[in-house]
Amino acid sequence: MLSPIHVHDISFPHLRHACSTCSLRELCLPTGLSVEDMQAVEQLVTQGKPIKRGEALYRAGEPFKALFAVRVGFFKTSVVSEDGREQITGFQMSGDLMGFDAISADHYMCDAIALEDSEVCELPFTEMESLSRQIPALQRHFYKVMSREIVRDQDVMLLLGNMTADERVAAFLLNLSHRFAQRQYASSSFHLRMTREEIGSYLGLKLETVSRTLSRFQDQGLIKVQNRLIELLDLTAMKQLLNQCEGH
Amino acid sequence: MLSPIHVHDISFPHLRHACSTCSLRELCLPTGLSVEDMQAVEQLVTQGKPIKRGEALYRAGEPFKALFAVRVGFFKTSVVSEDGREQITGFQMSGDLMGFDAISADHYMCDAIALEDSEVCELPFTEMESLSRQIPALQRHFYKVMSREIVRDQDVMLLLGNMTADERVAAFLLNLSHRFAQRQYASSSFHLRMTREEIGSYLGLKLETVSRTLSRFQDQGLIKVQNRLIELLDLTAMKQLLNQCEGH
DNA sequence: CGCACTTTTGAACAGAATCAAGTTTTGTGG
DNA sequence: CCACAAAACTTGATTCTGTTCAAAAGTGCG
Repeated sequence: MLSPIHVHDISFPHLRHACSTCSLRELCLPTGLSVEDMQAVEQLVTQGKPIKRGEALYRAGEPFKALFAVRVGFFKTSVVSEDGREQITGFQMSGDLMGFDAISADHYMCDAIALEDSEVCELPFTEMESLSRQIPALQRHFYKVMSREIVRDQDVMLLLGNMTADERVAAFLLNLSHRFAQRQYASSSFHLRMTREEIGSYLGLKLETVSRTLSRFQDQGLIKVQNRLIELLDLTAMKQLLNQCEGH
Repeated sequence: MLSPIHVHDISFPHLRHACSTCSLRELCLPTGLSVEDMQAVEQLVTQGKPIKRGEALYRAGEPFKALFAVRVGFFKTSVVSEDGREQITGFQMSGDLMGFDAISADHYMCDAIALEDSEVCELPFTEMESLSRQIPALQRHFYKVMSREIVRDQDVMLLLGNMTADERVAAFLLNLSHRFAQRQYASSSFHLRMTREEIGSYLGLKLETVSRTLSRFQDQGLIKVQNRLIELLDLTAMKQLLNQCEGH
């Protein structure tokens, strides 16, 4: 399980002050809030709701009440088509916000499932929304985070529409690595929290293809695979594999 | 070229009043604004900027100033990877808003190219943003439109990750049909504004595959293809082809 | 500790890409 | 208005990447 970030907890805005050099801009609540503003935000946020591995934080169709910030743990979000095909639309780790898809139709449009025992903060949307009218920086922050999600989704479209299996898997590993680094976790050696099948669902590949690709990367000396433990041995070669398709 | 919508012009909020039954919720500015609020919005919106076919409304990397609403015409937005592969991320027609991807990094993240002579309204973002703090319905509207884009992007992921060529092309045609219907244009007989290659780029297919699939659909009596003119002959069979993957 | 789930690997297969040629359409300038 | 060149489209043959089917081995959770 991911242990809490030690430098500061990005879901606690009052601690945010302590770390102005933090690279988690996207993830944190906005910087530079006054003490009163931060208190106002904190009063709205429900802390520390635990979600057990395998449980749903929310499911498609449920009424929209709140956004969620992952405090500890790891989630997947997925859309399931009527005939049962699952498309995983993203993996969320500590500091990530979830639930923006629910604003449009006032109910969640995907399932959010914990891939390990996790803990989330609940951000009641209506209240945050009106608070954001009083705190411009907060409003701007939400716009930015949503915009960032749109950009990320478009990057995934590029991946799904144009890339080979090798490129997809390489992009996936590098993206994970980058996000672990942002959170000050080890970025060249980490545990995958998801199955090969879930990786495949996210990347538009079958689990066998994911497995084979990882094995081949290992044969080529790019990585070391030990079950779900991944070690990145040659970052440079890995990045070349991508032809630098959009930096992450 | 698309002629302007005759019932009301969705980009002119002051005309919005005239059509409370409009099905373009997503596209219009919010309903129920007071006359003063609407005037405030109108004062910010730059009307009638013409863009010639083939011209860029904006390009990736340019500084972010405004969102755009398509008044007349047809656009594509696309991401280009370093090695020149183009992924079209969407097609925009009258009433659609563009540019949300630019909020996150303060510059546009994709190219927006006119596929026919078009006309857009410019919505200066910073001004709209502060106005939206005074008009809750406007703020809510922007959140909703961005959320809608996130949902749409996730639907495209499902398409790119899980669907066969046939399903993709069927989904594409049905989606276009639906959007034309929303705009009170003919929905079972319409002109494609984009090339087979552009359709392919959007759907993650090669242009030959798109062409072949359309030809086969025609042989099967599902559609009639005459160059870029498409006639949908059997909506029901078409929808069955999709196994109802998320309604549109 | 055992059973279910996950992963790996092999062999055959299929769907879409690629390569290639020919045709049609479109847009432009004389 | 027509001629011409460029762009777009169709169709066929072949290739290849990733899927499917299958079986065995490994892992971990209860």
